[in-house]
Amino acid sequence: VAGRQRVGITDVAAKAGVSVTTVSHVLSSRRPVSQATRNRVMKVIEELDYRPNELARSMRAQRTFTIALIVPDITNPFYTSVARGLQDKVRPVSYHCIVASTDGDREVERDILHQLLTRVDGVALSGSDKSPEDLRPVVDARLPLVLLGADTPGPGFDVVTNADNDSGALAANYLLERGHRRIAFITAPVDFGAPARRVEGYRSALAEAGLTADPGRVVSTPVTREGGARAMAALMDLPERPEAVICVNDVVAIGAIDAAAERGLNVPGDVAIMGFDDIEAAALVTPKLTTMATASREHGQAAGELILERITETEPGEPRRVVFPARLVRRDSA
Amino acid sequence: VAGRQRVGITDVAAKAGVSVTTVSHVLSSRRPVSQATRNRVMKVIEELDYRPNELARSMRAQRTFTIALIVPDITNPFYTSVARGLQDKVRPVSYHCIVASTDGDREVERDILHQLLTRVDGVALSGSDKSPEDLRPVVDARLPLVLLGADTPGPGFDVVTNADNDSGALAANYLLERGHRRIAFITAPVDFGAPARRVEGYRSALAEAGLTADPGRVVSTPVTREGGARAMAALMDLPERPEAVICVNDVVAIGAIDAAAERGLNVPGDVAIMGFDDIEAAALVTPKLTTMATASREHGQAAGELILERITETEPGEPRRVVFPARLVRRDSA
DNA sequence: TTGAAAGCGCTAACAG
DNA sequence: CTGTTAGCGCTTTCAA
Repeated sequence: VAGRQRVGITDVAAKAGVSVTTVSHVLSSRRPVSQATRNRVMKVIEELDYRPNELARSMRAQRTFTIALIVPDITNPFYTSVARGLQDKVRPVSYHCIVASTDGDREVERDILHQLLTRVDGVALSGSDKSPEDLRPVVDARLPLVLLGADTPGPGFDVVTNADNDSGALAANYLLERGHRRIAFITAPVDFGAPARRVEGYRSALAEAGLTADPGRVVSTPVTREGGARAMAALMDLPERPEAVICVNDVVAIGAIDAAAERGLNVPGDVAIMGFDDIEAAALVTPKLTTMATASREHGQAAGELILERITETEPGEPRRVVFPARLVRRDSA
Repeated sequence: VAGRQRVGITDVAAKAGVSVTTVSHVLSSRRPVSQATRNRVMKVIEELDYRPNELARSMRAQRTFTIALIVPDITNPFYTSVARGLQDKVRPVSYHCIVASTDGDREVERDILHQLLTRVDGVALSGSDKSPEDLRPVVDARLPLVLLGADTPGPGFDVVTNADNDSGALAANYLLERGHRRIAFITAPVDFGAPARRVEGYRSALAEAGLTADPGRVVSTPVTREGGARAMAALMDLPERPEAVICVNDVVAIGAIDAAAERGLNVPGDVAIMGFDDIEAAALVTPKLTTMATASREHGQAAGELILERITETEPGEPRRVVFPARLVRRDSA
């Protein structure tokens, strides 16, 4: 039963003594075929181990049954999880995913986009902020496009994003409810995007509770473990030591825990610490990190759903936006 | 400049007043074209923003410039890293990767394999042990195939794997060098595959050092944090408490650290702990984990290289095997 | 230096 | 119920 030459639909037709049309139709059931013929054809298909060439099919149908997911780095757990969600959504309808990492390089992204444009039915694009110019090729190709993490949809593309603002507020409220009043925030050194929205939410929650956020309690630092530790150290030196600190992400929060431990401060006894994202390590550190989980998998699913809808849509329709609220994962650090 | 209809090579030819043949050749440079004609064609291509349909190309060329990577779970950092390595290797030659997760489900794997067979030029397959039967479809299709993590290559497929045996020995030797004598091993409840080979290496290193491994010092447990903690607790209750313990992977090692901390044991002062894999969390726990890093990215690169070679190969050639030694990552836990 | 035309493997009018 | 045939968009002989 060793490898024969690639068998095509004509081989099957010939051996079964029917036309290729008939073979095609027993496969697709798009028109009736007599039971006898069908059986005969099926048998031959079996014998020849025939499998229709998907490429030819795609070419005919002008559909590739493939979706591109383009991310800065597939090694990043967040994107990985998005990929998983996307795949979960589209596999049941026999769609595949091409995944590509761009390293955040605009050139690479452009290249990949161009190469992929004619091989996919839809594109999920993630990462840094996109200019309309970056998007044009895929919009022009009338390919369904969804941006992950962008804030507003536009003509020719949808958006799935986090309710970062709400998440920041949720985190602050949780801490407020637990009796904390002096709540600090360690953020990233940028004043836009998710970090800014998280801080924004934190600020409004505090305001709503009648507390004015002491500006000295919002510090920014590189989003690394070391950065978190340094910022935390500074915060702990404040005359009025914060009772709780929210960190812009889990890695920073882990650094903050380091700094607390170094000073012999008990977490959460002396100071409560929270993060964002719920990375795998969040449950692995001591104390286990209380954090705002980003629905990364759901992001991917939503993207898949949007793309699938757009594919089957006849009329363009309004740009859409799906937003996920963060979910509090209560563990030990706050 | 809004979206026109899909422009094809015929549109370009018409507008430039040449034949499609000529357009094709200015694109491929596979035969001389007069400078004048070339310029004219290029200009039209520009104007129309023409991009050749890759699908049609693939169909003609019988090459898809796509490679499939099939893994149990793309969410697992190890596979993610493999994916990255694979992509790094094949992108420079304009190949793409289709990534698919199987959840370790044989049925799903079979399905995906079948669906992908006619859409890719090569397959990298990872995960549980494969029977020849599982492999047959792709071998029969004469598609380059490499198995990740399998031990021996066979007819029609190559293999890239870890020198697990050596890694086990390396870990044990490191501990031996640091003066430890009572060295335990927490392994997985299986007696084959990577875990078994790691234990094997550990055994031979001990033997070479003139120590017979006390069988009571090799315990098996579910490969979870909790499993690690339980096994560690048992080990710590031994009359002759081990001075060091090697864990079959980092998650288990983190559990072991938990157990040590719970008993007030200092790591590495009272007991040294090592893991395998060097997952991201390894550097995040306290104390930071000393571990044997698996060259996951290099695995992917090697797989890519093998597949690319096989694709351009005319003669089948011998099955190949590439092995990576693990690398000791010295941190604080041992 | 250039074109005409034959397919790659499949599906779907159109015709019996 | 079944078959003939025209493409999908491209590359590549073969011929001029």
